[in-house]
Order: sequence, then structure tokens, then C-alpha cells
Amino acid sequence: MSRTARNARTAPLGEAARPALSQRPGGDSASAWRANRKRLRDHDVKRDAVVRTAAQAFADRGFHNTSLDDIARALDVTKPTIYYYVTNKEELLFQCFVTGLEPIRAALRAVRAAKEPGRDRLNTVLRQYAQAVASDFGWCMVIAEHQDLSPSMSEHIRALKVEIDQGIRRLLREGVKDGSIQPCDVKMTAFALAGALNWIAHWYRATHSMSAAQVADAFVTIFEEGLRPRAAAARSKRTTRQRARTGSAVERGTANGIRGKS
Amino acid sequence: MSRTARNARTAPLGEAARPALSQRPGGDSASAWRANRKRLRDHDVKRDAVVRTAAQAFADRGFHNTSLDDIARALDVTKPTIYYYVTNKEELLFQCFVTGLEPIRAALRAVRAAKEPGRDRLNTVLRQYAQAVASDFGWCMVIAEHQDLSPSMSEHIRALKVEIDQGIRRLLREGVKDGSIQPCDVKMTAFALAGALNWIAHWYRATHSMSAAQVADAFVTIFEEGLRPRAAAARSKRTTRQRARTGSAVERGTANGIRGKS
DNA sequence: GAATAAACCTACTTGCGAGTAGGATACTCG
DNA sequence: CGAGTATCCTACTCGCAAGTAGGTTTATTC
Repeated sequence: MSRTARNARTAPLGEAARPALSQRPGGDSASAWRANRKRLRDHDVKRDAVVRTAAQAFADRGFHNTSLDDIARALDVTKPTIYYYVTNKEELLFQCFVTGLEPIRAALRAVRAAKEPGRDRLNTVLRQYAQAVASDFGWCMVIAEHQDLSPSMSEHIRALKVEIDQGIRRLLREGVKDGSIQPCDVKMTAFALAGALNWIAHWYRATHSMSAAQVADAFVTIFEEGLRPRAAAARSKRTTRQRARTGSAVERGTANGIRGKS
Repeated sequence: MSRTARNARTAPLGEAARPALSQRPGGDSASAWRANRKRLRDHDVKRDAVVRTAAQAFADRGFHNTSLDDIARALDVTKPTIYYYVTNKEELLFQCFVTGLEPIRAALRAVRAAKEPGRDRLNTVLRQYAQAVASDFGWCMVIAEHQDLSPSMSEHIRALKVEIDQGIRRLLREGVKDGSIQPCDVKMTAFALAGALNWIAHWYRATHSMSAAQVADAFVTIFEEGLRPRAAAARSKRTTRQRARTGSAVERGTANGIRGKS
């Protein structure tokens, strides 16, 4: 939590974040360890850097294809150093999970108070959701398998996911009740929404021409409209931003999740 | 953790796959050609059994957490026997991929000829898609990572997925053109559809109270309707089957893909 | 009823990667 | 400056699982 504030600083190690991890040492921030000659004592920041770098590596090569040596190398340190900040490879994955899920939980908490109609509250959550899934931790929170965690950690993650799921279903129910959402099978709809959004982690890369926010907007529009044409009169709320991009080949990639550039 | 009471078989590598309507070899005055053909067929059946069993095991424990000894044990054979039917663990995964994707490709080919409006053709494909993803091979085709395949095999898979993606986009375009589908961002819509459907592999278990076909129907309805309420008059095509189940707690599970029963 | 091949086995080798022991170096603070 | 601690390293262990060598059993064909 102190991280977000700290991260803006360039100093310690905060930004092993943004740039792809595959960069060669000469570049920049892959390791603030080396960047500042001095040995910094900022345990939390470094730990976060370890977790974030791990998340990027996992997203890149998969959990089991990523050795701790790989992660260490990306940070310009050695493997035992990783173990200084984290007890396990497993715990590393767990931290990625939790870190990634947190923003979604926060979004859900945030709209609890709001008094807008259900659909609008849902949409803001969905937008946050999409952003989170498009982040460095998207892969971990979505694709990583709970099989790779111990039962207790797996159960912990599960509880977080249940919380999110219930939150979305609740918004759906409330929206149906206040008339802002079409009556529907709440459970299945929640599945469909989560699936579409989670899948973003499979194909989205920050290097694409669409920002995560744009993707989020596009998806919200799709969810709202549905495939079946609406009477022209009913199009009241449709924004134009969507229409403009219709049909454009934004970037490479397939809907099935294999990325364009190998 | 027993996956299901699936292969309660004891016979080595016979029909874990199918009822295996074994035709008696005796009577036939078997020409060499015939005999060869029969042996070959047997071989194929067993190979399919290996692949299917592997798919189930992968879905259960994940690719890297499943040893070939595990798969062998599930088939009541030993590891080298697996290597008799398959060259690699990698190839095993590859076969799961291909086998799982095939029905979807078939569905796309099937509707190419049809002269219904685009939306209807799309819906039938989506239904088939959902069924495929809910099959034994769902996990492999969706969740398995191409990282675990050699470049050539990975590229092969990628090509298949591109084909499916393009097929869906094509249907969307045609539907928009013939007026049966709401104008939309075709690419993003394809992503959303594929994501929602693919995600089924994360949560669906055949033991659930909903059949795969029911899930498919529910999803198609959701896609068609959209979240924003429609004018009551416009509800022409809506089926009642959907309305009946609204709000029912069908079974355990979360939209985020951790299964209910451990 | 041999000869031949298919189908399956036991008993290995091998490499990779998670995790550790124990020591070296740098920073902080009195 | 020197004690104490935080940080990081070199150099290992060790188990697991992929893959193999080479033999044994069972079916098939002449």
C-alpha cells in the first residue's frame, strides 16, 4: 500500500514495473539494485519489485517455465536474494495474485456507497476490472492456476475471487431491481462478464495501440448493447467514441489469446 | 482428487475412450490388408484414449503438475507405454489442443454454406463453441499455454486459433451487413465473445446441474440481449427457458474460475 | 508352430530447478 | 571508528519427472 506512493519515485527499484522485462542490462530500471550503487535499505519497495518482476516473467513464459534464476537475472541479483524477500516460489505467485486482485476489490468497495443506478455502478467496476486485468499482474490473477498453490493459499485466493464474484452479482441484481439492467440470469451473466474481461489478460499488451481504458470502454459498450439490433429510437445513451473505431484493425492478435508478435 | 469415476477400467489401455464396440476378429477371413487395417484402428483408438486421459489429467492438475506416470497410472499402464503412442509430453498437449479445437472449426465450416441471417449462423457457432470448451479438451484448448510447446507446434496452434477468430469476425461482419446484428466494433466483440466462452473451461464441470447445451443457450441469450434494458415491445425473440432459471443458484462456483468443490 | 511384429514391461540415466548453508560486504548508529 | 545488522553472494544438495535401453509377452501370418 505504501508502494503506490513510492512507486512514482525513480530512486530505489520502484519501476522494475513498466518496461518489458526482457530489456538488456544497459537500459534502465530493470534493477534499481544496480542503478544506485549504494545498497538501499528499502525492504518493501524491493520486495514489490521482486513481485512485479516475477509477475511479468510469469506472464511471459508461464509459471513453471520461469525459474527463480530467471527472475533473479532480470533484477540483476542472484537467486538467494529472491529468497531473502520471499519464502517460496509459491508465495511469490500468491503475492502476484493478491496484488492483482486488490484494485478490483477496491473498486467494488468504492461503489458500495454510490447512489447511481446499478448499471452505472457496474460499469465503473467493469472498467476498473478491465484495467486491472490489463496490468502486469493480469496474467497471475487470471491465468495462474490455483493448483500451483498450497491448499491454504489456494483457499485464500478463492475467497477473494468469491468476494469479487458476489460483488458483481450484487450489482447485477440491484441494477435489475432499479430497472437499469435488463432482467437476466445473474449468475450466468456474471460468468460471461468475468470471462470476457479476464480474457483480456490473454491478448492485451501495453504496447498495443489501444490503452487499457479504451479496451474497457469498448467492452462496456458491447455488454450494454448486445448483439441483437436495437430500435434506432432506443439508442439514446450510446456514445460516439465507440462508433468511430468500428471495424478498425487495431493491432495484431487473435481472440483466442495467442499474441500477435511471437 | 479423483477426477471423476471416469476410468473405472482395469483393462490395460482398452476403452477409456469409448464404448469401443469391439468387433469380433475371428470369423472374417482376414486378408492381410484387412488385418492390418484392424490393428491400425485399434492403435488409433488407444492413442485417442491416451490423449483424452491426458486432457482430463491436465485439466485437473495442470500440465506441469501432471507427470506422465500419472497419466499412465490412470490408464493402468506404465510410462513407456505412453511413449509408444506419443513421442513427447509436448506432443501430447499438442494433440489435446488440436482435438479440442476441431469441433469449432467444423462448426465454422458448416455454417459457411447456410443462408440464414448472420446472427443465427453466429449463434449456432457459439453454441458449438461453448460445447467444445466444456468438453474434456476444454482446458487444453483454452488454458494451456503455448509456451509449453515448441515454436513449430505453437505456430500451428496459433494458426488454428486465428482461423477460428477470423471466422467469428466474419460472421459478425456479415450479420451487421444483413442487419441481424447491431453495428459494433467487430474485433473487440470477437474478443469479448471468445473470452466469455473460453472462460467456461475454467468453471464448468460436467457434474454440474446445467448441461453444456444449457450453458451455451444461456450465453447466447446474454450476448443477444445486452445489459441495457430493451423496450418491452422489442422482446420478440426472447425464449422463456431463460427466464425460468433466472436467479437460481445452479451450483457452486465463482465467475473467476476457482471451482466450488475441491 | 516358427517367424515376425506389435504391445507392453522393468530398470535405469539425466538434467533442471527449488531450496539451503554458510560466508562476505555494505550500511547504520552509538 | 567499531559493533551490529541488513543485504547479498558462492557453492552446494537433492528430489522429481522426462525420456531411454533393452528385454518379455502376446497376437498374427505363413
